[in-house]
Amino acid sequence: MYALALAPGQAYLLIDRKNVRLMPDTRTQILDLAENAIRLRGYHAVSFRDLADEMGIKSASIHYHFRHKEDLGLAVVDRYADRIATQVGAPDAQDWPRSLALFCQVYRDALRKNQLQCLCGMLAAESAGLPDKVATRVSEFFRGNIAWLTAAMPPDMPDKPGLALRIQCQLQGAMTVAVSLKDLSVMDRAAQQICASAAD
Amino acid sequence: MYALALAPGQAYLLIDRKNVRLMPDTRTQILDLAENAIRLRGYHAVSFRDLADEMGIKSASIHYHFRHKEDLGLAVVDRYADRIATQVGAPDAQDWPRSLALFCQVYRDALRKNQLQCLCGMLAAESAGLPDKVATRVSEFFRGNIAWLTAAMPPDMPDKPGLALRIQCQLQGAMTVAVSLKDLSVMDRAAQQICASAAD
DNA sequence: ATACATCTACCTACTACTAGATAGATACAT
DNA sequence: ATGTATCTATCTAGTAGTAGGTAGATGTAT
Repeated sequence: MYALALAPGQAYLLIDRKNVRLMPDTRTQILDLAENAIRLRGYHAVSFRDLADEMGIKSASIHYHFRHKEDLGLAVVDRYADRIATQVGAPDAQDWPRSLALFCQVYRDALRKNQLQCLCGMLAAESAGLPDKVATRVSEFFRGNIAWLTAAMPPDMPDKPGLALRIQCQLQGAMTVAVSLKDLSVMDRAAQQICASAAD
Repeated sequence: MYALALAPGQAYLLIDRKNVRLMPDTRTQILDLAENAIRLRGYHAVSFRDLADEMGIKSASIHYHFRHKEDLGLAVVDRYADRIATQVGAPDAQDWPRSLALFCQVYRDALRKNQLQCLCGMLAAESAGLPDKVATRVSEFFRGNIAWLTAAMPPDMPDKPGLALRIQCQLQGAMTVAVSLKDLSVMDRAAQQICASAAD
């Protein structure tokens, strides 16, 4: 079996007689599992041991990649924020309805993809009990979203920051309620209503 | 020192030579502390030991009142739901704007009173990692709120359940974002906007 | 005498985290 | 080409501390 690094921190191309498979490297695998676990159960309910067991390695090996739990938490949040930023791209003030629809879509996908709420929704709820740095990154994520929405609005719009904040809150709340009620359509309906009310 | 039970599960009248004080009984004290701790840090970050230390008793004594952590969680949620139900009273379909304002006010007070988010907001976020019964009560709380709002709307209103759900989500999201941004005015602005948009 | 509430003292399982070792790959100077 | 040193990723085996939970004794009020 041969393993070939494609890009640092990304993946190995694993080659054996039967398969040619793209396998995430260990660090990426840890981040993936940690993100899922946090989004499902919350920061405090995630343990190095559980993650390690799921991967078939020892918890000490996770500490090799992320010295402290806080480091893992920060890495998960940063990667998540980057991913969302990539997905929404640069705000386009030329076409506000389209930008808004895209924003809502990204939020909906986050929930729909694996029935898990947005990472920062979970961490925001927990924020008073998180390590300071992690809580700060989470609030920066929200501030970034609000700034993006504001920048995507046409110049003549009144009370842009107020509307941006409202949209952020609505999507966030819909996600939380959808998860609790186990009814993901709550999220879809919220997104639809937000887009519709922005069209006038 | 004399202690006189005023009402079961409520309080003792503590009398010593210096003071006549109303002291919550142990069970109530545990519920108070647990509720605060859960609203601040989340279910999993609350421990019997911490609660006991804060009260100056032993954790075994908390187990006497609440055999399992799940029992404590259920009691906290039930008491919270009852309290909110008492605060909002019966829905009054004669005066929808007033009912809505009252509902929003109760939500705002929950946040404002001790800078802590709504219990069920926190637990809803964590719901996938909670004991089933606790998660169920939380979702019942939301369903109850939505039913209350629906019942308080005038009979001729279109899409009552949709609007009720939206209001619930907006308040919930505003609370989460307010806590993360450490800016409680987010909540006030959301409440104001909801009431304003219902006035037309 | 009984019921209640609390205590002491413990258990098992799990937490984050660490020290020290090792096998295998990589880099580089001779 | 070979030997030396370094790096990477993992392991075993542990630390101290905390989790929820329990059995049984002790005090106290009626």
